[in-house]
Amino acid sequence: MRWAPDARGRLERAALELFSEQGFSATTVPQITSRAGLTTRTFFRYFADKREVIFGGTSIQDAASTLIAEAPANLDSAQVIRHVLASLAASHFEGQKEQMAAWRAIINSNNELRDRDARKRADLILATRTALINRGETALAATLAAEVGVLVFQVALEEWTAQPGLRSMEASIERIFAALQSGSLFR
Amino acid sequence: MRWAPDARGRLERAALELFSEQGFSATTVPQITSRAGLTTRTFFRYFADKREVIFGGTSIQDAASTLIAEAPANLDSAQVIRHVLASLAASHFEGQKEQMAAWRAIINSNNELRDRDARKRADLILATRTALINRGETALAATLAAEVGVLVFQVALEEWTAQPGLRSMEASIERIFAALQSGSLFR
DNA sequence: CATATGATGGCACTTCGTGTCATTAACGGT
DNA sequence: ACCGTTAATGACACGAAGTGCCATCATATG
Repeated sequence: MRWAPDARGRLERAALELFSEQGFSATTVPQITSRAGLTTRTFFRYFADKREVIFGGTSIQDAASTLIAEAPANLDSAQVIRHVLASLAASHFEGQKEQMAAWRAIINSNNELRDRDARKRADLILATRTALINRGETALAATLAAEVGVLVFQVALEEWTAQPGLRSMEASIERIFAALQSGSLFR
Repeated sequence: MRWAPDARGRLERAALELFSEQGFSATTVPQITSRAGLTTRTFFRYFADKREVIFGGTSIQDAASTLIAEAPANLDSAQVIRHVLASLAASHFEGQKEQMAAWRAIINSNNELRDRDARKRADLILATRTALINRGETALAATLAAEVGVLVFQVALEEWTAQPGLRSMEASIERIFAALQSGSLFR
């Protein structure tokens, strides 16, 4: 068999390795494909650009939209957001703290990746907003709930991966939510 | 005199014109420099990359940091944020609604520009957070105040530029703040 | 065994962005 | 008015990113 299986996975793993060894910008696409046993042209068939190889893995966005759409109809937006954050933390992050920390470290070390990461956050907000509007929320309420939900998730993720002691991400989420409510910003 | 004045301004204007005529990705740097009467090499002396020509103009970030540092010491974070948002709206946006709308339209029409725009938002959050910490806030409170402040500003800017009727941006800011407080998210 | 289909390779090409050195204008001192 | 210094610009080569197009190979299906 000439074609080894899981070409996409091989590319992702090779890229991750090289990025943590020599940094993102010092790594060229030919280096990645060479390690994965493929060619440059094939890389760009799987990933739209060099940055996407870092983000292509799991689409939080789709998961969030689905969770919102399937949430019980009697919950209000705030309850839906809390429910979705807890579900996402459990399904996509729990038990992967080491990997997530390494992943965040690579992203935060390079501005091109921070660019893309920030847009992913914006896209997640937009998708969440749309899903909330589909549940009957007004545009403004949906926008604000989506913004705040993603804000909490982002801050919690950063805290959880940065601090050695923390065990579960859900605890961080609850902590951030509580700090937001008890702060002076909304009174 | 061989060197016409305001090379940077000429490049910015030429780029803006070409971007709205043919779009961002269809415009090449040689096209921009040709219209501005300069060379490609000179373009990259003024702007780190093609995207920066859109953002390089005014640094909201520096203005915000300065405003926070100079705010009266007896204000708490929430009051500082409100004060800064109102000042920024007045000094950098008021009376420029048309330009801002055109600017936002160009950015939102291209993913590379959305990338960079989203990172600028993240950088503004970081700068605001640092300025608040320098005032004596705790890390977590500063993070949340910065996140919420930039959130309000961003949503208000988008609403203000998108809706034809609205006259002052400060009114949008107050509206967003009020909606955030009266929403169910924080109770 | 033949053929259709999908995955991969090869290659030329454009654009972006940088390193390096040459050239030109402006400025200050004498 | 002359000269040397400095800062802005030009010229050119180059590597890396990303795309279009077609060839080639493996696998499934009949």
